[in-house]
Amino acid sequence: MNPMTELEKGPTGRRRGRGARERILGASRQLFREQGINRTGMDQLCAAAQVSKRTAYQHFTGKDELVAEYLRRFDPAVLSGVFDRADLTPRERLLAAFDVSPGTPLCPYIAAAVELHDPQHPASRYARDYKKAVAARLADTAREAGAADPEQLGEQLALLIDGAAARSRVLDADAFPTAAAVAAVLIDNALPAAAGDGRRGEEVPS
Amino acid sequence: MNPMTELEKGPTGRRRGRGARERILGASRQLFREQGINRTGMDQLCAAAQVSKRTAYQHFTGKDELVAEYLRRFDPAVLSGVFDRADLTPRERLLAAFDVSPGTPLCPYIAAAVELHDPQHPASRYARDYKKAVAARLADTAREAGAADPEQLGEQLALLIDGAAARSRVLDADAFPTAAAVAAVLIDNALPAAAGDGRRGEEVPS
DNA sequence: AGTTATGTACACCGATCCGTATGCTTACGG
DNA sequence: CCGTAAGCATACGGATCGGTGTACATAACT
Repeated sequence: MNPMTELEKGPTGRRRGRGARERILGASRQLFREQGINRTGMDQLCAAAQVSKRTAYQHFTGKDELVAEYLRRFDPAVLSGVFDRADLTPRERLLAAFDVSPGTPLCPYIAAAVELHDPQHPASRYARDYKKAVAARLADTAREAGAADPEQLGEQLALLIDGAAARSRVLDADAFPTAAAVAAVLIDNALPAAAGDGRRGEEVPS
Repeated sequence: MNPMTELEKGPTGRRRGRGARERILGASRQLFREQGINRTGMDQLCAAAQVSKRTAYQHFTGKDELVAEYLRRFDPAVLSGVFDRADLTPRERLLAAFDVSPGTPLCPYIAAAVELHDPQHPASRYARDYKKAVAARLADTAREAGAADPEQLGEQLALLIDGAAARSRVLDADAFPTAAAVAAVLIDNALPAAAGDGRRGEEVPS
C-alpha cells in the first residue's frame, strides 16, 4: 500500500518528496475552518503542517493561491455523498441534504466569500462554481423526482441550505431543522402528487 | 445642567464639539461595508472620518468597541420601515421584507459574525440579538396575519432572508426574488383560511 | 557514484496593524 | 477676558503579517 495517498499534480509525474503539499492543505482545512482565513497566518499554518515556510512558498505562489486550492479541493463528502445514495428515493435524497451533523461549522465557501471580500479573487470563483454545482445537482434530483420546475426547486433548496448555514453561524445554533421543514413544504408543493415512489399517494391528484 | 454626555445622539445633540463620534461611526458604516471590518484599518478609518486617531481612541476604547457600536447603531431602516407600513396588509408586509434594493451588499451582521469569528465578541452578541429581533417581528406580523404557527413562520422567513443575503454574496447575484417566491409559498401554506390574495381589514383582534 | 528536485532551518524585509504619547489649536462658557 | 475641554497632528512602539534569501540536508532517479 502506498503510504502517499495521491500526489499527481506535477506535469511530469514526479513522485518524490514526502507530501508536503498534502500536509499544507490538510492544515489549511483545519485552521481555516477553526480560525478563519484571515486570522490564520502563514507562520502558524506552516508550523501546524510541519513544513518549512520556504517549502510552502515553493508549492504555492502565495496565500491567495493556497486559499483557492483549499476551496477547490474541498470536495465535501458531506454533500456529494448524499446524491449518490441509491437506497433513497429522489425525494428523500433532496431532504437528506439538510441532514448535516450539528458540528459542521459553516460552509467554507460562504466564509471565504465574506472574508476575502473580493469577487475577483480566484477562491471566490471556486465558491461560485461550487454553489452552482450544488444547485445543479439538486435540480437534477428534483427533476428525477418529477418536479414541475426542477431548476427553480434546486435553486430554492440551495438557498435554504445557505440560509441555514449563515443563520447557524450568526445565532450559534443549528438552523438546519427549520430549513428542512421548509424544504419539505417546497418539495411537496412542487411534486404534483407524483405517482413515483417518493410519496405514497396521499396527495390529491390533479 | 448636565453637560450632555456624548452618549446621547438624538436630534438635539451637538452643542459643543464637532461631533467627531458621529463622523467616526459614519465612516465605519461606509468602510466596514465596502471593505469589510478586518480590511479596514483604524488609520484609514480615521482619515475617512477626518478625525485624528487620538480623538477616535478617546471615544472608543478600541476597535472592538467601535465595531460593536457600529452594529448596535445599525438600525436598518430597510427592515424596520417595512413592518410599520400601515398601507399594507400583514401578508403584504411579510412579503415586503424581501423587497430589498439589489444594491444592498450584505447583511452586516452575517459579515461581522464571519469576520470576527468569535461568538463571545460583543458585536457577535449584537448580531444575534438583531437576528432574533427580526425573527420576532416577522413572527408578530405572521400572527397578525393569522398564521397557524407564527413563531415557526417567522423563523422560516428569517432564514430565507439570511439565505438570500448569503447566497447573493457568494454568487454575486441577487437571490432575493427566489427567497420571495419561497416566502409566498410558505405564507400561503401557513394561512389556512386565506381565500384569495389581497384583502384588508379582516378579523385582527389580538 | 552524481545530479537534481524536494524539503529544512532561520534570519530577515517592508508593510500594516492597533494603540499610545506628546504637544498644539480651536471653540465655547462663564 | 480667560479657562477648560474637545479636537488635531504626528510620530512612535510592539506585534504580526505575507513573503524572501541563504545555506544546508535528504531522497530519488539515472
